[in-house]
Amino acid sequence: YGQKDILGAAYPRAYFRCTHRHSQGCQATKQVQRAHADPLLFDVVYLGAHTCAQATAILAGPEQQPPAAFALEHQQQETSPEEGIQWPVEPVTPPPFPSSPASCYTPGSPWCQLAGSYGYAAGGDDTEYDAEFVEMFLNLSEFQNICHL
DNA sequence: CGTATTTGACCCAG
DNA sequence: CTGGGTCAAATACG
Repeated sequence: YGQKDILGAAYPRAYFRCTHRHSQGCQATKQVQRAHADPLLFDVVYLGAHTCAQATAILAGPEQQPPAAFALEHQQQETSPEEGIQWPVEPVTPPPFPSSPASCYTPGSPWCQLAGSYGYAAGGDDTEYDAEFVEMFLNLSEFQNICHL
């Protein structure tokens, strides 16, 4: 739903929110930011837990397996889960992956942004296709585990 | 015309 | 006072 340039980081950070934050008060949020060392890697940080039926459903769902890839991903992660924060064991992306929502909440869509908020993140050795694989990366990593490296 | 995407501003917390 | 995070508005593309 947004993006912010972070001091100390060579790249901006993208913010994701559960679709049901307004609908069901799901406070789960996700931050994605690329590692300055490896722009091709993304540190995805999950804040809070899901409360919405959809996410909870797939969490307790049949083929939801522990994203082992995330372990690799968060090898460099240093944000210690202490206050009751849950780790990337639960995806915030409900079942489907709509690219053309009817209008998720009003003007602007959480999902839409999820698929395209890193537009200006590229601009060096990166290119626009980068953003493409990002959404794919997020999409895949949230559903299954991928071994990117 | 409608929808999606991107940028900017405002607010809150540290 | 600075930084981070979120929401809203505007612009562009389909």
